[in-house]
Amino acid sequence: MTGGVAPPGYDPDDHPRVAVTVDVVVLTVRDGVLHVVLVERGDDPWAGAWALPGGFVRPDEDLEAAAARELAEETGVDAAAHLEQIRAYGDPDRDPRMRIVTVAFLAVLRDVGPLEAGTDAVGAELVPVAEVLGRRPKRRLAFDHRQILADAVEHAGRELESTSLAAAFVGPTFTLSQLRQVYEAVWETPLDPGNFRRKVLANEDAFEATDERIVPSAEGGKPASLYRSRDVRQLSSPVRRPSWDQPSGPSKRRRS
Amino acid sequence: MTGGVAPPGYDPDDHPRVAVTVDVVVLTVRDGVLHVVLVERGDDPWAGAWALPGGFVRPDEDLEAAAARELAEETGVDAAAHLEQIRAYGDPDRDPRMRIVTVAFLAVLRDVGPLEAGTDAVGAELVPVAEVLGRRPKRRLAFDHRQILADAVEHAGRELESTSLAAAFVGPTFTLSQLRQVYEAVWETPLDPGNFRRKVLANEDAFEATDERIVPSAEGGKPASLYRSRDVRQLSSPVRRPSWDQPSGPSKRRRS
DNA sequence: GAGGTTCTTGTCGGACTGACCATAACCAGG
DNA sequence: CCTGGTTATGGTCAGTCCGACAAGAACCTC
Repeated sequence: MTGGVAPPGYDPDDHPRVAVTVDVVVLTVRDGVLHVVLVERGDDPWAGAWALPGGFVRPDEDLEAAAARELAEETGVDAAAHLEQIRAYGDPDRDPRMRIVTVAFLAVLRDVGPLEAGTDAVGAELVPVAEVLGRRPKRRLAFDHRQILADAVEHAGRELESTSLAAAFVGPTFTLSQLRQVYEAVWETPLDPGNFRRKVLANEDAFEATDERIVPSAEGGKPASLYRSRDVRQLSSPVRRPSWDQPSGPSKRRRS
Repeated sequence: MTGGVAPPGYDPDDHPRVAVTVDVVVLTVRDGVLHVVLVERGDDPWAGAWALPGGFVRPDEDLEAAAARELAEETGVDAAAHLEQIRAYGDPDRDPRMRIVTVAFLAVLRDVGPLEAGTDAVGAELVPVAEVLGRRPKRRLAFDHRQILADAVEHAGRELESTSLAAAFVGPTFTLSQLRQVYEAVWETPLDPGNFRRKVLANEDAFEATDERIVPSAEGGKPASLYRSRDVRQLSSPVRRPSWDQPSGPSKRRRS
């Protein structure tokens, strides 16, 4: 890399025109539904369309820093921590203007108030992911942002299994029901409350019980205990998603 | 991305000087040991040091195509298929010459003959991964290539669990012992032959038995059956790596 | 044929899982 | 206060998966 070995006569200062940008997929769970932060584009290609917040990387700026900066500029959201790279997208035709390679990041937030449309964007909005990724999308995103979003959600889903990422979706303290709603929203599948509790509490090193409880909502119910996530990120005992049956059936192994 | 919304007065044709390169981690298993293809650098930064094959992306070239081309140019290896992106690396200081963002790819090959040092590289060599990643590295790679290699191996290790990637390390037909050696080399842990067989053969849709057998080596042993991998890549029944005990001990769940 | 090696098939007990139930602790309404 | 509804929590139970291990099969060399 990094040039590897440059072909003879190849001057790095006059390399091919390739621009690098970052895009950020900000996910949050509101009312049990997975949402993503989108901005409305003001400029030429795809003007008026919705897109992921993002922008050009500055010369002396780390990719992650660029993602944090662009996110803040366009949406007012501060996710400087918890930014995680997904992958790069570099199809030569993904932007009509010029060759642009973008590096996608994932950020996870707990649900917050209304978004401030940033300086650069016409508007910023919290949109249900299903409106974009559903089989009948209500919104078409600019460029290849639909694919990026899909990859990000998939990435988050996998991380829920082996890390305490779910805690980033909720407040500093949370009930197991709230945590379960996160898993259900991202995985798009209902989970058994009892079994979920069993698996989550199996990692005592990652989650810690407080002695507080919430007050039940108007519908009543037993007050739930509040938990706190400790600094351990890796789960010692993974919370696996249900079999997620492959298209080709259960595929038992040899008959018994 | 992709510009998201460009700041006012920002001309995309005069964006910050950021170059994009690709680097390829080619892994193979030889004699039960994981190897990686390295090239000896001829040019200025890190001249004489070993590095991953790679180079600049051309203006109208897909990232993956660039990776395949650079790999072929520098090592003669053809891995156009099976190239898989790992992630991007963009630390502003990773290359002293200028700002370079690189996208790393993983390629997996079955062990092959000697490498032809390509046109651009001084030399190409197949090196045991342990010589680079071990706690007492015999070789220091250029730039951040050690980190890239580490991430690639980690990535491959995870993929072994849920995909038939292991088949790419071996020939078109293979014995289960050969396949097991791949897992053992990448995971750096021995596996029980019987249990391994049980798990692999659980996915009848991904692996298929032929009616052929190999001739035993000089050490003797019962002739092993040859298997073939079908076109299914995703394993319906994952081959999980042994507990991989977290530093913090077994962490049983609640006492029974 | 003896001894060694690898492949292949089974077995067994423990751990884990999903489905399900029972109880506890709260609500609102009569 | 009592009843029915709701959520939380804990437990059971049978089936499945897994690691450890044993045993036999099929080949080698000496």
